[in-house]
Order: sequence, then structure tokens, then C-alpha cells
Amino acid sequence: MLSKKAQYAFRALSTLVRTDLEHRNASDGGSAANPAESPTSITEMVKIHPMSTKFLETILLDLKRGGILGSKKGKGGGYYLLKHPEDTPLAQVIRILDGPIAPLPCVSLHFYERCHDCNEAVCGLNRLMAEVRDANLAVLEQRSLADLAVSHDG
Amino acid sequence: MLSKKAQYAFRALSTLVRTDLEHRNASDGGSAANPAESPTSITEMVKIHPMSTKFLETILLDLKRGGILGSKKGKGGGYYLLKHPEDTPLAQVIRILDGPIAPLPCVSLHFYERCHDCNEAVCGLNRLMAEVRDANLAVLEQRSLADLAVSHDG
DNA sequence: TTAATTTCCTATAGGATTTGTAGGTTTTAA
DNA sequence: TTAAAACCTACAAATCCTATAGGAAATTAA
Repeated sequence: MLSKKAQYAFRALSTLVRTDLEHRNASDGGSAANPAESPTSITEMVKIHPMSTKFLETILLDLKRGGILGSKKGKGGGYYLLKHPEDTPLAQVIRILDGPIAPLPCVSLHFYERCHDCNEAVCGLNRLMAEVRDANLAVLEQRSLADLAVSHDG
Repeated sequence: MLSKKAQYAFRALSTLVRTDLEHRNASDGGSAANPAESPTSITEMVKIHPMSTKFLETILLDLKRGGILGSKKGKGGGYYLLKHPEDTPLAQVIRILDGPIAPLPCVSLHFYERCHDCNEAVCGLNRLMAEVRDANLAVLEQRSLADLAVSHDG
């Protein structure tokens, strides 16, 4: 299960994605737009998706340190996406806030830890959980922040 | 990530699967064998896969209550699989010990909880996490205890 | 210069969950 | 009658999650 941190992160990110795309549309160049010119403050995000301001603060800092967000301090400041929404896979967000996606440390790509109690080459569980990991990554590495903002009404 | 409980469970189960299959082979009828005649005690399981005896005890009780294991009390007693290993999907084991497989309560099939903060029909995260759930289940409902015992050496 | 706004940083409190232990009861076989 | 085993409940210890506190630093604007 995703932690609250990750859930809140996705809500805040969906706001940033919308802002980002609107801003890209407005500036006629399209992909040449600079999102740093329209940062969104924590206060604004919390208005759209109510949650603890201080908690969201730590989450956004994590996302910044993780290379997903940029920020601007002071009045009129806030956060913005560093890349086009399509270029940040959901897997990256989850790894920053929740750690490994794999169901076992011994099959994790980014947080690997050796399994002391089994021979990985022979262990049946290891092999099966690697399948589970791959099934997850097939979705989470393909899908991106851009998919968060797609609306499905009507 | 799988909890320790689930990990220990799979280790103990892999022992029970081996015993089960050997027993089925020995009795010439094949599928007519009765595994209840050759139960494996906790003490034996812990000898094969070292872990806390008392902790494993509570885990095996969960698996029994969950309908996966049968047991026999008293001297010479122990636990045994209620069904053929192929007929117990890994998903069932995980649900008993760790609860939901889905990444969010609002996309869980067996532990569904309504999401208060979004409209599920429109929510982008809901839709994406349902994809993740399906990817997991494609493996975990297909793969069974029988796959735990497949050896891959040589 | 001053005030207001905002991100940045670290520590920590409180609660929930996980992990494991203790101690005893009941059942069965020899 | 004894030993071995499952069964049951409560609880202790450790860890992790969630959230809060209290400022420091940066930026903008009056």
C-alpha cells in the first residue's frame, strides 16, 4: 500500500502538472516554456487538496531533493516541475517517498539487499517476486505524471 | 514489501509443498493421496528454515483460519495443505498475512474502502493504481504454492 | 529598511503497526 | 501417565508512519 506521504505527493503533483501544462499552452512556443516562472506555493496546493501544510512541506522537500521539483523562495515563490510531466515516471515518485517497489529486498533494483537465508539462484520465492516486481514496473515506469492529470468524465 | 510474517509463511509453505508432493508421489493413486496422514510439525519446519518457533506458530494459525492449512493435534501431529499446491494462489497467502494487495484502499477488491477525498470515476490516481493492482494480480493469482517448490539449478 | 511571504531545515512527539515472547490449555499417541 | 504437539490470548519491544514545532534563510515589495 502507498503511504500517506506518497498519496499526498500525488495530489500535490497533480496540481503542479495542471499548472505546468496550462503554462506550456499559454506560452506559444510550447515546449520552450519555463515553469520556474509560475511556481505554486504550498498554501495554494493545500487549498485545492486539503491536507496538513507542514506535512506537505516535508514531502515537497523530499521531491525536490529527489530531483523532481524545483523551487523558488520568498514572496510569490513555490514549487514547479523540473521536467515535462511525461518525463517523470510514477516509479520515481514512489521510490523517493516509500522506498523499494519490489516486494522483497533481494529482488529490488534500486534498494537491493542480499538475502542471507536463501540461495537467490535457486530460491523459488525470489524468482516469483521478481516477476511481481517486473509486473509493477511495467506500469509504474511507463506511466508518468502526465497520466495523473488526464480527465475521464463524460 | 512483504512483511516478515508473509516471508516466513512462504518458507514454511515451501516445506509443506515438498512434503505434500512427495506424499502424493509415494501413494500410487496420485491425486487420491490424503496429506492429513503426513503432517509436518512446527519443530520440523523450524529445523529446515530457522526462525522463531512461537512466531511461526501464530503464522500457521492464521493460514489455518484462512483456509489454506489443516492440522492435527497431539503427538505426531502438525500441519498439512488442504488443497493441491496448484490450487492455492500466492495472492491468498498474502491477503491473509498482509491484507490488501492493491496500492490503495479505493482500488482493493477484497479490502475496499471508499475514497473520501476524490471522485473515483474521475480520479487519475485511482485509475492508475487499478492498473498496478491488475498487474500484480496477473502474477499472484496465476502463480501458486506449486511454483514455490520448482527448483532451478543446473 | 522593514514587513510579509515563502521555502528550508532539524528535531521530536504521538500513534500505529510489526515483530516477537510468554504462559498456559487442550488434544492425541504411545 | 507422560510427552509431544496444536491452540489461544495477552502483552512487550522495537520500528515505522504521521504529523507538528519552531525557527533560519531567502525573496519581494511597500
